[in-house]
Amino acid sequence: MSIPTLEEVARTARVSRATASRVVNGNLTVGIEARQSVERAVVQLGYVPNRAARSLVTRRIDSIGVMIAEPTGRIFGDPFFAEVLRGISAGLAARQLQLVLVISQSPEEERRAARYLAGGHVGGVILVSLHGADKLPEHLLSKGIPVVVGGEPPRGARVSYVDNDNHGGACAAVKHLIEQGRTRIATITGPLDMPAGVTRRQGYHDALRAAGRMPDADLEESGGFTREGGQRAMEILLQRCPDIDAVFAASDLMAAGALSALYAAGKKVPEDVALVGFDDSIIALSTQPALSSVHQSMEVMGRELVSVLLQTVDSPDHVLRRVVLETQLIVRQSSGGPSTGKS
Amino acid sequence: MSIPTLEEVARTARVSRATASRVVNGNLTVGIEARQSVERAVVQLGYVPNRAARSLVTRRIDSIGVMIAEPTGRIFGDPFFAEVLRGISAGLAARQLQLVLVISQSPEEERRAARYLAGGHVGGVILVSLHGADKLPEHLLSKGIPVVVGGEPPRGARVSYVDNDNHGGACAAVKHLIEQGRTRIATITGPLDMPAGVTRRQGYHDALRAAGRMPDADLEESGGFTREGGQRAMEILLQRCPDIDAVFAASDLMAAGALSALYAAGKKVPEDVALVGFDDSIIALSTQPALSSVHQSMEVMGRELVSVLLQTVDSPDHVLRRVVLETQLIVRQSSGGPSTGKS
DNA sequence: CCGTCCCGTGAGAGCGCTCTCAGAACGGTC
DNA sequence: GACCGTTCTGAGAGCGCTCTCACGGGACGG
Repeated sequence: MSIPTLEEVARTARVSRATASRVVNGNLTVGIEARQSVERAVVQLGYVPNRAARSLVTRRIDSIGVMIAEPTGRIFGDPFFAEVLRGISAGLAARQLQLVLVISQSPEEERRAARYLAGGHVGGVILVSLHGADKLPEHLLSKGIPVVVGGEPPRGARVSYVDNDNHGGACAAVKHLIEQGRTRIATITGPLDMPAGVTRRQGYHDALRAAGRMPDADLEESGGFTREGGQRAMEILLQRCPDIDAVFAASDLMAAGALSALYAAGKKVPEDVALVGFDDSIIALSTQPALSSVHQSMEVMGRELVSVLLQTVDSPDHVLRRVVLETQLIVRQSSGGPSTGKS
Repeated sequence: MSIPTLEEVARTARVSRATASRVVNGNLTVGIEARQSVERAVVQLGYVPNRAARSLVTRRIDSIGVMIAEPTGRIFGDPFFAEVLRGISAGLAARQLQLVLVISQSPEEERRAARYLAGGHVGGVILVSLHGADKLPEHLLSKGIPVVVGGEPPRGARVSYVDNDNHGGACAAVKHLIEQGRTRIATITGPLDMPAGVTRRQGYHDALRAAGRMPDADLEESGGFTREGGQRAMEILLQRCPDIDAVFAASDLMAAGALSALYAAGKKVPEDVALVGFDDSIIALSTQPALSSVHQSMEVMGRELVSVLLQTVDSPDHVLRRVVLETQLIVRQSSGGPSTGKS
């Protein structure tokens, strides 16, 4: 009355273990009679294949590692991750793969995680939220483990990735502010050691230039992708240029912080200052007024990550794959959109 | 030049496979000389034990399933999960266990996930966010798989769990509102088919009674734990009792929704209406004014879940374990606390 | 009617590891 | 010197599965 094995299934079905195995694995070269007999036995005994035994002999690993590195412990609050995770989960589930989640909250843990992932315990790795010059992807790749990165990897890293169109999204946001007639458009950037931070800032620049304006360093301040950072950055910007009439924040979290600072400074949003965020996370709807934001479907990114990773697994050629996902500007009250709700 | 096996380590170290295995597993009965020789070989070859082979023979499974059921697809946005997950991850990592994440977004997926978890592929299961009369825990338990639930399980379910002190937190929130001199205190409840919803409501009742007031059904409305629901509930409450001067919302998300409704109705927070939320999630800081809220450390809950699960794994006696985690009321502007920031 | 081919099946090896059991080596005791 | 206990080590079985290979038998062509 313990866990049934293939052997027992075979015995019950009066066939050999090999035939039972064929049926279980959907091999077509089995006679109809034997097949049905095995199928009956499987149901009767409640047989479930032992994955350890299977992967021992096939040398295939049916689990994918998902690593989220957040050395500072602050980023995870971002609903961002939850959504990516959901997309990844859906993508893997559809292919009967297991999702092994690894969260590293310190360099120490990151090292341990890296050792684990490199140890061949997973069939592939999805890396979310790389920062700086992280060389983990190269390391894994050199061990022959397929890797795909969510978000743009550090410059020069030869690794497949899926990213949102940060540049396009930022452009759209700034273009929108310009079209609203705003003339002093500031930006609160993300950390400039993160590609997403750099690229969104670049989009801000390019949109300004496209409109025949020159970027002004005084109108830029980093908010480190945190709420507090956003608030501080807004205070600094306001002090430096009290006549700012629009702000593009590179994340909703920072925009929320900026909103507090604007409020404290007695500025009305959107009347005095128009504000646009990025991510269109739940936060965008929690603020008052609701935040205009650049929407990106993190769930789609998750699915895409899985799809790209599995392509890499299947074709061991060292092709680099890049996927850029569209973003979409959602205009709400904070930049002059209509009020929501039944007000 | 493929992946090194124990066999090769043994050969390199000029010992038997058995001895090599003993060293790798920290068995003490190995001579100093043999031990060092093996250790050198391990480093030299970069040997990593094959987990499939190991768990095949030990019949032990070093991975723990974490299931998040959110059939409606809406709850996951709650930063809540991210934090629990982080705590679970930390707890498991400390014990060298793998975290296999399963997210089910539909009844269909939930069934599949249940089959997987019941299939003996994981050494134990942590269930987060049970709803209604979910009988998954019983099902798993009957298959001999240890289970622990995050949050209070449905009444009558015989399963170990870790929960926040929802009752105490709600009491504290309402007591605080009473102490602020508020007299018409309404509540926006969670879904009443979720224990957390019921218990928080009960805390609201009990705190009122403790102050010698009678609960009034007109002052209660369900917000379904969503933002929109909170907004709608607030509108209904306001219509029913325009003289409400305080609201206890059973989640921050609903509180944020309520805030919009209050704002739309021209009510000032906290002057006209004091508002307290629950969860103290990132949302509590994103609103204007910042939300008073009942703080609960979801990360601690995650760690505690792991700890309780492993106790259950180690002692197969069918002891039910319950852990209730303290909550703490954080007073901010929305209920009359001091303004934040350097304003 | 015999050889050939092919389809369905079974026997058996072996994946990498742990663990039991027995044996070797050594020192001490009577 | 025979015996015992102790400590360390090695041989080997076997975990549950997949997969190769060989074989039996029916179909078919010559």
